[in-house]
Amino acid sequence: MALPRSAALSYHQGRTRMSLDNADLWKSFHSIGTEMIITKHGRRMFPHCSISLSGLQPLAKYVILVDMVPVDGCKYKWKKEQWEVAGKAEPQPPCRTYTHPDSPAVGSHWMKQSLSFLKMKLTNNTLDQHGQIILHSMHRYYPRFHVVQADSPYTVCWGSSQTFSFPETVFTAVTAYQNPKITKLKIDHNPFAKGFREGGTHSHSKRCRSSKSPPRKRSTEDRKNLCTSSLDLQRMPSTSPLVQAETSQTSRQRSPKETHLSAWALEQHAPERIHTEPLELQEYDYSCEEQMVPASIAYYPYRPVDYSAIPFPSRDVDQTQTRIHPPPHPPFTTEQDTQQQEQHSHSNASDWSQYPLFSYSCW
DNA sequence: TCCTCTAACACTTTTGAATCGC
DNA sequence: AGCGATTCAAAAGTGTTAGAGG
Repeated sequence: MALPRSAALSYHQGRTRMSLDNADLWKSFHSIGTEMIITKHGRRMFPHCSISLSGLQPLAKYVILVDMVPVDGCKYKWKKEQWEVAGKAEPQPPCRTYTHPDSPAVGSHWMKQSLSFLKMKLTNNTLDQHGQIILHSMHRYYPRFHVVQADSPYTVCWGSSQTFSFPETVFTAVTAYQNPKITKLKIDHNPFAKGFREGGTHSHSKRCRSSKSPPRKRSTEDRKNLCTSSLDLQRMPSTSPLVQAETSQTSRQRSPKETHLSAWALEQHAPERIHTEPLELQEYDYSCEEQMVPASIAYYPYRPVDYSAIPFPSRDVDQTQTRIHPPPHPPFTTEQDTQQQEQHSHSNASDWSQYPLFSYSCW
């Protein structure tokens, strides 16, 4: 199968750099144990993802995407003011990506200002029709950013993509905040929460909780359709029989024994590092192979981690449940290493083309 | 009984249409 | 007429918490 022309040309572009703009805020939350509210109708993240890019080709077009990756194969519960493992993770919901609203745009556009993913929403509704990112409550995830050279979201050249993630962005998806420290931190930093800080303490005394009361507001859907280009990866057909074959092969290469090393644990060793991922190491329990995001061919050896330094989950938990596995991505190492890893993170077009790009964004 | 999820609440911020002035 | 600035109402978003449900 002939590679897309742009794929071949862009294979050697390995200079892309990505940084997390609000890293300090993320670290503040991360030090406590970040929690993200997920709701049936979708909830924005706070802190939200904001990144800066450099090293792109100024005139080449790129699509920037985000997806959410499970940190491990565990479900958690909040008990006695700390997180504990509560068993095996639920089967992964349909994998969705969020495309930055400016996509596609030329490299110079992406590099001139930071990119905000403020409007990305998280939901626990597996039947969601709005293309929001579907997560399981009480599971841990981290956002993963993809920089893909493409003229449009529908002509993506996966071969020229790079993937980034940040250890401090690991969070636990919850339907209600568990850790009061997180609540306090969010109220301090999130302007929308001011109403509760100043008047919330007495608000509940006035509330009428009758289910017969009319809805306070019209739904978002009634007003306008913010989200466009919204489809599940799950629904998309593979691009060719060859691609399907490659998909099967890719799935076989992943050992079911492999699970993720907590990104939290990784941070204990190199918390400041940006990195690209050897996606091949990752093993998600997706029910459909086509849902998986592209994997690269790079391999990074397991690196020991001081597990005792991990604040999460509770150390009271049965160690057989909290066993740490080889990392899903390379350890956060030096800048030179990162450069090298970026080179390796390029996969060939056939690796990527099996994953049609359908995402959602709020234009 | 415990745990998780949902929905209503009060308030602030954001958005976009309407209006005004140059 | 066209454009930019301003105003204002409605929508969107926030965390809290009682109650429902498993």
